[in-house]
Amino acid sequence: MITIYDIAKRTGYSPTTVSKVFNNYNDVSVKTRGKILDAAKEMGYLPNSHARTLMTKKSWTIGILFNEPSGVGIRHPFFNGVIDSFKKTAEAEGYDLMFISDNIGGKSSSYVEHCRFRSVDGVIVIMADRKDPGLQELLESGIPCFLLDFESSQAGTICSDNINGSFLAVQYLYELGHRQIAHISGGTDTFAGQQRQLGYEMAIDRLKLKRREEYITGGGGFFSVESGYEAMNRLLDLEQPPTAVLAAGDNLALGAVKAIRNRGLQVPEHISVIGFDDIEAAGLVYPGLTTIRQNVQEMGSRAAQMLIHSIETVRAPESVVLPVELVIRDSCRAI
Amino acid sequence: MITIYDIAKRTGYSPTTVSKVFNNYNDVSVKTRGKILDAAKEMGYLPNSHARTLMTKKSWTIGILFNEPSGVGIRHPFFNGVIDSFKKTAEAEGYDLMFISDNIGGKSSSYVEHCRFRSVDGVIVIMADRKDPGLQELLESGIPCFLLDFESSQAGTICSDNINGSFLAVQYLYELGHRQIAHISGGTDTFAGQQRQLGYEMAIDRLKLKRREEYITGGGGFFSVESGYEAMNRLLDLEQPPTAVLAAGDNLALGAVKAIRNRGLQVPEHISVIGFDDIEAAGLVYPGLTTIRQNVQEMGSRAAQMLIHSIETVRAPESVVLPVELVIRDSCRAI
DNA sequence: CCCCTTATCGAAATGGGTTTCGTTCGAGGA
DNA sequence: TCCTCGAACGAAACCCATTTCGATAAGGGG
Repeated sequence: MITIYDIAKRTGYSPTTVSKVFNNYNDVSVKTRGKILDAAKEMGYLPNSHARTLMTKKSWTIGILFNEPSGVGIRHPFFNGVIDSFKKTAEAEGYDLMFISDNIGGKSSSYVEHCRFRSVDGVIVIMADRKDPGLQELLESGIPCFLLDFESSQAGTICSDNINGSFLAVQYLYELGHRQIAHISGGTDTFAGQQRQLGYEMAIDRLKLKRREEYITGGGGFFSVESGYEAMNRLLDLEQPPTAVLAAGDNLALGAVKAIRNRGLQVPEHISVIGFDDIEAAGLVYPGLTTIRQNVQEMGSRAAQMLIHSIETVRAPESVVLPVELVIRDSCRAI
Repeated sequence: MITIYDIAKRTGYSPTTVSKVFNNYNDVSVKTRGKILDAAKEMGYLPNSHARTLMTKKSWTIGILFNEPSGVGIRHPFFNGVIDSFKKTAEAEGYDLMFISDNIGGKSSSYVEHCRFRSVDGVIVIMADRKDPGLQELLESGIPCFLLDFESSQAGTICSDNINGSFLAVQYLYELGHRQIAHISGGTDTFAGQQRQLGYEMAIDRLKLKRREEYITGGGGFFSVESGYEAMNRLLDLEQPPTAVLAAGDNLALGAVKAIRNRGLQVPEHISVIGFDDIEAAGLVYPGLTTIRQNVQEMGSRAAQMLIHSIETVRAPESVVLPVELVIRDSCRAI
């Protein structure tokens, strides 16, 4: 491995001067600078990020933290879209991404320990579980954090306008003539699940529909297809099943569609279903899933910008709410 | 930040001895070891990975390399499943994962440079493009590499038995009575695309079916839904359209189904479609997609094991081919 | 011709750990 | 009692870069 010492020896200058060249110090003459740069290129010099980090305390690394227990991780089509976008923006700003796990060297550890061990400059937290004590510890650690779909006074956050999204959905169903509208919830463990449920409830109230406890079901299994399937079965077992369902996520909605079809019923002929997220599959399935679209790309790149901003300048954390959009396909029909 | 020097001062031992404790040297007495460990725990000591890497030349980091130009990256449901599984195994072995991009600090660089800069111990390459010169350079760099769906003499590889997969699919269609079987190819830029096409051709020959050039189409857009859609349209425009189609990927198959439906035709009533991969959506869509299942989980964990093995021991790179399985759902029908 | 700037450069300390190689000391053998 | 040996520990070099601060020399002003 070529070091600044090798370049120093070759050019006759000191390692100090060589280092200064790469750090754009202005007390190096143009001629010297040129010679050193030439030698560096010729010798194939690359700085050693670890040595640099050791001195500067800056690793140019951002940690990605998934909620491990959920087990969904990087596979969820919404979240990996956000990560993809986040990654592009962060890399353009000079940061690399590293996964943060709950172990170091195979031995269990806290998130904070992992972050300190790797000295990441900041952390983006995806699919946060508000009950996770390790997450709380991280938020209080002083390490710059940014949270997706979460609320916190200690870190910046970004989320879609979940309440309005649910509202748009219910209103749409209402306009189609539906009055018995159920909600398959993502569970109140997650911020998004809770907000979407809240939006649903608010919409029901505002439209002066009858509020029924049994029309809200779900929970368990991080917005999974299976829990959508099970929840829908519960709704279908009701004495008076709903004529329309708002699912808190597209995966839940797809599970619901499957359950409906399993009973020999049709979507949207017998029951209308509307989802949330607009994952790729929503446009592929038959019938196309009407849903509330989150701006995945924007969410990822804004998150990156804001996290990096809070890494590079010490400021109070900012939060953003992104607008959502109703995407009409074929899974809802007028009654 | 607590260092071994702090612990040394506190316990009265030298930094050397403290370091030895953490590295399990056997020339430290049990008593000393206990005292140092106690102090470390009490003071909240964590080793500094960068300082350690600087000395040992080992970062306990594995780079993940996606083919950037394709733009699909982490979003593809097959590949992110593999990564998820890879991640779990690698982390259990003490390695963290970091994305390798084609730039350092925002300035464009080669993959090799990025790997050296971060001194990753090895690289897992996903969705490799055989025409990518940067990849060739990486393979020749001496950095331990492991490739998914690729063939190489310079690095270990893992792939599914693509040829047999296509064969199983064509045979299944044949047994259902189909004789006009087309192939939507993933393109010959990728190893998987090429192998699957080869398997298709071999099956056609072995079953003594008529080989038609116009029945092989596709390419472009890394196994995307759109290219499946376009390819299917081309097949439907033929004078004698096929009665069954083997798509080289589920996304291609889903695009094909969409194109078929767009013409007012039905799957499987008018045309049978079989995919490849068995992504989650395959089981969600209607009709359920019959497909060739790749063992995602196994692929990820085996890849991790084999890469780590080649990092830790100097040996000739190994390669593995994983068996595939026909998953029968509802998108194919007897003619 | 002298003094003070300014431009260039380098010595040395620093960051946090690892590893080689000595040193010390007490125990056991003769 | 002397010698040997192994157990336990530490000094120092090393990994590769950054940064402060001092040194030197050339140039400008009076």
